[in-house]
Amino acid sequence: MTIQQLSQEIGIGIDTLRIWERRYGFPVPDRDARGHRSYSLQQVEELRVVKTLQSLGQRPGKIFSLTPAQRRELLSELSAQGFPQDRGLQKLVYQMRPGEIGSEMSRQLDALDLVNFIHQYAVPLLQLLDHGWNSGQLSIAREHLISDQLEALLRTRLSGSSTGSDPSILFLTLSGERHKLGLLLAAVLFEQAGLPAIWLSEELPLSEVPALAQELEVVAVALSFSGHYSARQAKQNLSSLRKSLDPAIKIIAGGHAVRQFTSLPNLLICNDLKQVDLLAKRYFQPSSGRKDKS
Amino acid sequence: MTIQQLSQEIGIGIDTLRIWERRYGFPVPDRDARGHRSYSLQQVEELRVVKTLQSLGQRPGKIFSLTPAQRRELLSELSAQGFPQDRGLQKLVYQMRPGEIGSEMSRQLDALDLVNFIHQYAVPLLQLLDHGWNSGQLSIAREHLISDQLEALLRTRLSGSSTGSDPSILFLTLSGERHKLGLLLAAVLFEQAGLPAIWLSEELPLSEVPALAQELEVVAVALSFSGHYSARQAKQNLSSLRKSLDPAIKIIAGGHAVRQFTSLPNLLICNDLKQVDLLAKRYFQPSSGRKDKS
DNA sequence: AATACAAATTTGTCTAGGACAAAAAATGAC
DNA sequence: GTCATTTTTTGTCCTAGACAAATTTGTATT
Repeated sequence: MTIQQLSQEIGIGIDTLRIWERRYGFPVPDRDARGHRSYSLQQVEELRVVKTLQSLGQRPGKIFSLTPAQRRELLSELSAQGFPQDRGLQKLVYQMRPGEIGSEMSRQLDALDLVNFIHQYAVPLLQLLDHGWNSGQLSIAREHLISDQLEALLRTRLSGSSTGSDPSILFLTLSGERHKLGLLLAAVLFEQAGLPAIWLSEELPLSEVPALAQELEVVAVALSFSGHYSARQAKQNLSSLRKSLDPAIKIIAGGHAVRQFTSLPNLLICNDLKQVDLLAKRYFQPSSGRKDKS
Repeated sequence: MTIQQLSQEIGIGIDTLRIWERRYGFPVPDRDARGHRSYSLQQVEELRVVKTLQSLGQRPGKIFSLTPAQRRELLSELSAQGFPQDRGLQKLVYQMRPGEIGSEMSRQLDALDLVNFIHQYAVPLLQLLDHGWNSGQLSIAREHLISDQLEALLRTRLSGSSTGSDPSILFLTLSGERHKLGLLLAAVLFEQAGLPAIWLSEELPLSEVPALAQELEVVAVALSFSGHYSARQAKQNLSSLRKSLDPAIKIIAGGHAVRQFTSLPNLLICNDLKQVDLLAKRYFQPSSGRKDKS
């Protein structure tokens, strides 16, 4: 596997991979005839552990002072902490056949109303997926399979067409951000709080956002920056956006990469989906607090 | 705008941007206090033109021998060639309000059957979007808005759950590939030709594909590599995949980046959606040629 | 002991310029 | 014209050094 393939595969920059090798002596790949790096499958696995530990808050200096075995141990320690133990969810995530997953979710959604489904079912499910991914018990493929089903289900519950009368919020992710699900949950909640959501599922270049927001006449743009995004890049992008976007349009940002972010004008940080209702009420004076059940 | 932001924004590698500057003298960015490159908005626009010309088959040597104005001229020449002139589509793409787009599509889908909708409506629409993007008449944002609606609509028409009895095909894109729509059309067509599709909308790392294909017991994996993907990377990834995937599982590849690709064992190249029916019949002996209308 | 500030360390991304294979174009032979 | 061979073009990789931003450690003050 070339350095570029590896970089895409696990989401670590090429420069970073090279300097880790120089500084910490890991990963040291084989070289092909030309002297180019060639990584083994084992190294890919070990790097995935490293990446996960890092996104859990561990620093490289510490991570690389451990042996691979110790790293895995630390990982299971860290990810053993509180996560939902719900039997039904466990079964859905780890055992259910792919074909059944979607219908099980629909069943749950029918049983609860939309807002409760999000808080009581979708959020715990996301946490469980996150935990499964962190601890390595859940393959990325299966994680995608499940989150995909949830995405498909929730997208059908978004109005899809702004009525034009109410002020709406534009939800999108920037190029490079692959995790959309948390944002989608937020979009549904905002909509249920009376603020129609315009959902853009494809990643958009930063420079396109201002014009689009203008054209759609939204009152806010909501973005999510997951743990994969480095905090540095999130910061750069948010302040670039703040500069280029109409100052009257609010920016709502969420996700692990913006946990403690120095504030910008008209920027709201939303790290907990339970805040959505409060935010909606405080900052957007909703025309009506309607909660239409599906 | 930093070199990294620019690279993500337009999809050209950092190394490539630097060597263009060295070789062709463009783009020459300003430098900040540290000596780091800082690109202007005008340069971003000009680079978008360059990128588009390149994906239209022009080579850098030629592109950079032109002035920016000449480049724009060449672009309109090249993209003036045959594209659908359908009035209704033109209106949908360029004038319709975002809220109406989705319902107009649904109306068309109800009027035609699914297969005809794809061939007579969706494909021309995609071509028009492509043309609009190439010629710069259509903003990326609006393009995404429209293709997003189409995606949402078509996803509801996929079975979503494999029955388990018929052999199914797994459709996915690899990390870094942003264009899914063409592949989605193919998935719908394969399904209508009697081969259930399993659709994964999130981009998946290459190394995860073999295990997933095994678990889902599919007879083939279908991937798409759009013009954004360099032909080189598509090639590398396809042959990596061929090595790691069960040799009995076919690979179906499509998209501009695999136009003339030297063949690999059990690899089918599909560059025209009209071939789908033929491919399905020739290689997969469908259990039934059913065409259930929605 | 807690808080605030300064110094040291860690970390990721940038810089430069060189090398080389794969792809494309140009050349020559038939 | 077509095919095979050379030449040019082009993108990605290489090394090794620099430096700011973030974080930790150390010190002084309340």
